[in-house]
Amino acid sequence: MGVSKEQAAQNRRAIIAAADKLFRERGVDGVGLVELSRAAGFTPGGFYNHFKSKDDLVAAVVEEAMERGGAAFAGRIESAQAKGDDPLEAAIDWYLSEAHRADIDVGCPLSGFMGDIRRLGEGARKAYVAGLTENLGRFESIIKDSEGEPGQNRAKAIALLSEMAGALLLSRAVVNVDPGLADEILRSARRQISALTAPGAPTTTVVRRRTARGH
Amino acid sequence: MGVSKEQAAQNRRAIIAAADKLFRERGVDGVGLVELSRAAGFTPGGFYNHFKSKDDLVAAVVEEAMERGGAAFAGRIESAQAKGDDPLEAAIDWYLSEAHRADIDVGCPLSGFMGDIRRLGEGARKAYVAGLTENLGRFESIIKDSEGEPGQNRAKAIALLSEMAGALLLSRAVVNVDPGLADEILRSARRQISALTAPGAPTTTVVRRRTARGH
DNA sequence: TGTACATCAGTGAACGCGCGTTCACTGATGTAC
DNA sequence: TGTACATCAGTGAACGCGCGTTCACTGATGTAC
Repeated sequence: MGVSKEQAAQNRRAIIAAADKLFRERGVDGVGLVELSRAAGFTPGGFYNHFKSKDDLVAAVVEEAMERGGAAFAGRIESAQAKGDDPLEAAIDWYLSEAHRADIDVGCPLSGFMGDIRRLGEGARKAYVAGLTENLGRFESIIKDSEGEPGQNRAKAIALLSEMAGALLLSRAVVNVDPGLADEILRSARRQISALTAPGAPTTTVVRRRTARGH
Repeated sequence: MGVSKEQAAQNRRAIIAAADKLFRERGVDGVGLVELSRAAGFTPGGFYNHFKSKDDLVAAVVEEAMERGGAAFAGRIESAQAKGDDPLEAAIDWYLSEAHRADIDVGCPLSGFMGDIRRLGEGARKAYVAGLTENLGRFESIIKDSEGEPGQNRAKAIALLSEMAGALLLSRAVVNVDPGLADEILRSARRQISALTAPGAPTTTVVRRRTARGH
């Protein structure tokens, strides 16, 4: 139709945005390019002016989602610090909230794509790992002031992210069938993490190890 | 072809077994019924003698996987107890092992379907919740002897499962692109859980809460 | 600054293909007598 | 116990459909002169 370069770049972004939302909600295999193009406001033919293939789009979607997710995370850290709040506490509260559970399409892409990424193309998988690595660094930086164990902040960031993402996915997995259980999952994860973040409190003791192996 | 009732029931089980493996590996949308029937050793036409629809098969697959997974869990508990080992410790070691990460098709169905179940049919989602509930009870029973916090074992079971499943999924998500990171994820989760299960150890302090909110 | 034309984003129909599902058929199983 | 026949699991071709991708075309953009 004749379109300026700026307009074309903007249209490309519209396709990625529509794909991000639809892919997270219904899965990459659950969304066709005709529907996707329509959702972005176009007819399907022009798709290949922007992307070499559907797989190429998938990679662009994950890359873009990781960038936006990382920027949002950085923004949340900054605004918590500006208010004098603990950024880690703020991050955990947001991550394990019912609002975040509902906002699959604009939520954290690490959890949003965690279950699917294994089966996506190489470009998407590499973008995911790059995003994970970057955000792990960001996460590590807000749990810096740990005591007792120097150099273990990265391990702590990984474990904490695993727990939060696991609880979020599990809660999303059951929310439709059993909303009460879904809420309980978020609550239980929040509780355990609070115990972790407040050492010395009675809640620290979570499991008693019997080490029966030795006798 | 004329087939005995026993043979027919066995064939039905063969279809479910083939579907379980293929669905976990490639996703429900990634496997067609022709391929699936062939994998089970049949031509595609007979499929509808056993299942009303693909969705009906998916529900049967999740149900069956939950049953087998639950039985396997119960078996692992029993054999650990027979050897005098702590069943919780044994469960955690197995769950966060590289072997379990590789065995997607015979591994824990709670993590195996965790990322997909949201988008599957109602029957599958209900079977998943039923299996989760049952295994949460089983899990709770092996962390019974906790101290200090009566009545919180269920919350602890949920949090622990969230963490293990989250770490396993994340490790599986990246293992192809960055095997070192994938191993580090399992190791970090194991480490944090060890800290949880051995209270009083210096590793208990994972994150220092600054509670800046109050001043 | 004004005209001529190459570029290329977007259109919409078409391609071959594999999907989930249906169908008429086959023939051993297993029941009725 | 032996024969007649209804049942129904499995066959393999076919159905309409939507998939990812290609194509000839359109026409405003934006460059060359």
